[in-house]
Amino acid sequence: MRRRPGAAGESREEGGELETRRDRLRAATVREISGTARRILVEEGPEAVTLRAIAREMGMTAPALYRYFGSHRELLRHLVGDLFSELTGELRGALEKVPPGDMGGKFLAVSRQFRSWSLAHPREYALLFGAPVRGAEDTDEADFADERAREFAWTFMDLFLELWKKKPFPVPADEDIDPALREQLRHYRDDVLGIDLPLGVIRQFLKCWIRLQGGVSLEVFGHLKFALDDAAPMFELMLTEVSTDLALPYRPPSAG
Amino acid sequence: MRRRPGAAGESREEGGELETRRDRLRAATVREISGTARRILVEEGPEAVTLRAIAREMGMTAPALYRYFGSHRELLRHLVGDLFSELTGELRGALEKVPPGDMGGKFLAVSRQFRSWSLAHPREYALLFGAPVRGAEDTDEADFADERAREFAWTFMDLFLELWKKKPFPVPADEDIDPALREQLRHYRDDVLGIDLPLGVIRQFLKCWIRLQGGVSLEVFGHLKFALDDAAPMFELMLTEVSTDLALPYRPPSAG
DNA sequence: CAGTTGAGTGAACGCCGTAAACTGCGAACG
DNA sequence: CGTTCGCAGTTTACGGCGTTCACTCAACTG
Repeated sequence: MRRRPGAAGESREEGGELETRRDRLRAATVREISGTARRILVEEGPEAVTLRAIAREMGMTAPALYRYFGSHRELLRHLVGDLFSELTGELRGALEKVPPGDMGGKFLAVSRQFRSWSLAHPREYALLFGAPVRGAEDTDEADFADERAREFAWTFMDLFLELWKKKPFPVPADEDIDPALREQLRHYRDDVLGIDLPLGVIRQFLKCWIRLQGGVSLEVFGHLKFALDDAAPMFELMLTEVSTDLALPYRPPSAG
Repeated sequence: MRRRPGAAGESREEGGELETRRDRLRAATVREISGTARRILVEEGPEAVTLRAIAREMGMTAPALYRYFGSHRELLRHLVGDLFSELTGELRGALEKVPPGDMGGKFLAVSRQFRSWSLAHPREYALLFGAPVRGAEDTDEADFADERAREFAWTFMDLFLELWKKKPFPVPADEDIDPALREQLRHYRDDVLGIDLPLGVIRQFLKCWIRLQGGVSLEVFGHLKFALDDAAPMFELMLTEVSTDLALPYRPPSAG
């Protein structure tokens, strides 16, 4: 790997080393590549995000991009990471606008913001949440995109935990959960999350998340157009039901 | 369009004309192309379904395929139509195995069969229900695939109508539905379905369908793997809730 | 039989991702 | 200072892609 001395987004191995001029230029180029890829994605769709097209727009040639990314797929994964960051930022921004104690408001705000971003960025959404690209599962190590995806997931999970702590909603006892599900929930709770909670809380979290993201996916991909021009009212209806499940008050969206 | 005298799947304009030998050979070739494309899709993934690969496997050259399909996209649309047919057939097959009066059983059977087929055919599922391919919306006329998709949708809709007629479930009155949603439902009912029903039935249908397909989409695309190895119990949990909504009895799946 | 039609081929065009060899320039070092 | 080295970037090339065009040849039609 002599030709690519440091993968993009890779943290410097020696933390104390100061940033040289070269490093800054390199980082700037990486950002320009990401930005160009993003623009092409938005304007011309996912299949137009080719190395040659990116290079062309930047006044370069395609092989030069191999100085920054090991392959086309790696570049796309980096873009995915950026998109997750952006989405996570928007969700956190929406959360901050809600008074700290208003848990129902927080839940509604973050849900609606997720839908808004998704509808406003359908091509980006497809990259993040569409059918996975083939060959992405060959490496066991988590890449930049996986890292940012984890942060994204935690944004929801954190909200849920706060919600449960501040204002517990009814959940089934561990013994009342289908054993096949129970063991999976236990594994997720103990070996992935590493927190102490009734399994029913995790179950409720997954149920809500599936309804939320499932509905948004169908809408963004156009699979509700057969019946609805605007799925917003169905989305709000779903929010009322999920809010009830979580013992949270529902409030319709503000007109703004 | 002198080079492509009849698009594949196009119905003969003169119905009474008898089928010539040429027609039969042509139809057989179309079927072989579809079958080859399908096999490549299953074995090597969607991006491997190229004209050249299909032709190669058939002992032909790529340009020959233009005798049968106007473009790569058109061939894929035809494949999508075939896949919808297959899926619809499986759903109807599952329905037939349930005693006529057992509406709850029918609902569960068709839901589970939909999930089963989807999980068993993830790549086909991605083609049918993934992010739409760009440029497919430029034509207003419905193609072969749209036609088959409509049949597929009606399989669910028919079941729902039968269910409502035989054993009405509680639905909100038209006046109690969010006006923004009400008008869309009315349009769908009157101008698309053309049937006489309370709007609440349509609303309930959409709500169920969104939960069903939304959940299956997430599972097939691997977006539940972060927490669950096997989403079957969550799917069953969803079925219990939807069954309750529809005033239908839930029964766990048979062991077989 | 001649004429037409349709299936299929081969070459070509402009894309694509990627590899290899090469050219400079800037920074680091003696 | 001059030398060296590493990195950014180019050029060229390979094989694969969808698609077009000119062509051949067999089969059907009158």
